[in-house]
Amino acid sequence: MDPAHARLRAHIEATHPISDAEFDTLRALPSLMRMKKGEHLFQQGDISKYVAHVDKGCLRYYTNNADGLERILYFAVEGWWVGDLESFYSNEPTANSLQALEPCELLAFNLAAFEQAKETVPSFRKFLEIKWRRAYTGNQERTFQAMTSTPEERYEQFVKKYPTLMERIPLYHIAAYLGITPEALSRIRARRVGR
Amino acid sequence: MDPAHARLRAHIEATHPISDAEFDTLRALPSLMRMKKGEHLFQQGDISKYVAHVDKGCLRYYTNNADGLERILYFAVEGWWVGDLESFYSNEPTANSLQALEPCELLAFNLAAFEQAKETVPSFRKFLEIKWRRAYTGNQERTFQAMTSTPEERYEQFVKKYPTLMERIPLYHIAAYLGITPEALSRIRARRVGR
DNA sequence: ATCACTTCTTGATCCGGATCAAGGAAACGC
DNA sequence: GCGTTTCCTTGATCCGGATCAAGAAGTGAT
Repeated sequence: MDPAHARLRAHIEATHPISDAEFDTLRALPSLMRMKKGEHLFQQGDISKYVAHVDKGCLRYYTNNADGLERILYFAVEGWWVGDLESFYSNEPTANSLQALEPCELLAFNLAAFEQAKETVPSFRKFLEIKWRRAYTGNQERTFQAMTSTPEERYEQFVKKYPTLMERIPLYHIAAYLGITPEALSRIRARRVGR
Repeated sequence: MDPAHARLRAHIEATHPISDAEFDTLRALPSLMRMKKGEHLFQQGDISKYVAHVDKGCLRYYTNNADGLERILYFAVEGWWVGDLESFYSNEPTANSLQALEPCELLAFNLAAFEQAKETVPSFRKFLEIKWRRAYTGNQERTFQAMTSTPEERYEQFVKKYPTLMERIPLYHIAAYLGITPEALSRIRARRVGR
């Protein structure tokens, strides 16, 4: 079996079991998509045509506000799902952008394939329901964290939660994720060394 | 028809059409639940046993962090859905609390009723999918807003978006929603008067 | 009407992030 | 190797929110 599909299956099974027959139906539906470093799957104003499973690489999902200020909503690495569901289903332009921070390989579903997958593979549908719920809860936690903790605490938690990302992602992107300027992050790190 | 059910139907149809027959199946499933002011539907550590449609009243959905600091994730008024989906489905204790800020009337689904509704009423299932997507997107926007805008801007946007809530909800709850102290909100409002 | 409690405001001080500016370090091109 | 660009750090100043404290205004109970 193609290793990308094998990893997709392992990823699904980590959440919800799927039979051989079901996975055989599923595997034909997404297509392998390669992205170069810096490339966008979609940008502010585009319609997000795909929902994709990240097989290799690392991406950032971000927005700019009216003043051009940029904030990163999440980083996606191996095993994450990416896409703008709202735009994907409504066919309306998205306010968000998705950019590869490294060369990436994705298993990408277009709308027809994704709907077919949900209809013909019940375990996949169930899997997605669980995933969405968790994503929703995770997002709530992030909102809460943004409101309650100091940038320093957020940095500590980020390091603890995603130690490997620290080595893959430039600090100014991490600052944009934490909601502060690169200068502020630099000072936080400097303060920390003493301890 | 009972006016609470009529409003539920109107609310669903605002998003997705539902036939008479389908709504007849649906209407029997939730039960009317009354809450007094200050009462909780669930609290941190409880399991959220219901997902409910707010027919009357106003509630707040909030969390406390380790230091006891409280932040409100959303206010729910007539037409909103409330509940902690993660806890509702996983049967795990929730980290969040849901409290009535006024006497409330809810149409509440327990897990069995909710699953039955989704299985037997396809339009309802479709309706919920759309709702969840919007809720997810709305939550992302809130996270982004929390990270990019100043408390003063957030206050302005809140007033513009929820003008009626300003009259129903004490300011210290609005401060908790905006992520600031009541003192800071008071000063923001004082600054604003001049303009 | 009075008392208690809740809610909101104001004052003073402290602290940390934003901003503007500049310099150092590392990566990458040719 | 050299030079350029990218990335990170450091400095100085400003500003606004947090905190502690006190008081005012509004609300409800008896």
